Amino acid sequence: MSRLPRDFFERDTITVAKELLGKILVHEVSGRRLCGKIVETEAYCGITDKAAHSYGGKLTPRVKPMYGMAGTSYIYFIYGMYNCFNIVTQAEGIPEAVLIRALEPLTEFDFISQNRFKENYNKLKASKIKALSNGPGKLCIAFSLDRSLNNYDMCKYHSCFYIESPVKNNSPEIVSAKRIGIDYAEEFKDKPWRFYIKDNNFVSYK
DNA sequence: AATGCGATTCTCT
DNA sequence: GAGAATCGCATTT
Repeated sequence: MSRLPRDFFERDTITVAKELLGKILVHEVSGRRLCGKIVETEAYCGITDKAAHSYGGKLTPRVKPMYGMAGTSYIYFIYGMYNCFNIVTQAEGIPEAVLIRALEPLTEFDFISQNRFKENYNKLKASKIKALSNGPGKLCIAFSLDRSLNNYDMCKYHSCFYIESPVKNNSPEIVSAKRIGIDYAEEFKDKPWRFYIKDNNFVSYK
C-alpha cells in the first residue's frame, strides 16, 4: 500500500472529492497507525465559490495553505473549539480544497474511542460508535488531527499523514447533496458539492 | 425526529 | 467586535 501521489490531487476539485470516497486516511502517531475510510467529502471550488475561504482570491495567513501544492493539508480552527481538515487540490496557486467530513474507523478502535469519549470502544453504545468520526470536528478529535498538521505535504515520501487506496478497489455508490453550514454563501449554498457513500453508517447528514 | 441554544477562541475588519 | 466549512445536550413533537 502506498500514498496517493500528487497527481491524484492535482485535478478538478469535484472529481477529487468524489474519488476520495472509499480511500483510506492514515495518521501514524505515537507508534500507532490510525486508519479511517473516507465516507463523506465537500468540494470548495476556490475564487469563484462564495462558500470557500479563498473566495475572491482572499489570501490571509489562515487561508495560505489553500494556495499550496496539491496534496497539502489545510486544517483550520472553527467555532472556538474544533478543527476542520481539508486536502488542497489543483496546481499551486489555485486555492481549492476538499473538506473531509466523515470517516469510518478501521484500526486502533480503543485509541480513537479514548480520544473522543475517554472510554474504551467496547464500552460504547451504538449511538456513540456512530458518533466517533461522523463530522469534520469529530474526526479531527478521533484521529488526533490538529493545527500542528496544517500545511503538511501529504504526498512526500516519509509522510506520517497521507491517503492510500484500499486493498480491494471497490468503487462506492456516490450520493450528491448540499454542503453543510454555509448559509452565508448565497447562490452557492445550494450547490450539490457534498458527496457521500450511499448507505454508509458514518455519514454525518443524509 | 426535529429544533434550539450555549460553549469557546481564532481570524480578520 | 463580529462571526465562524461544529458539536452536544436539552426540549419538544
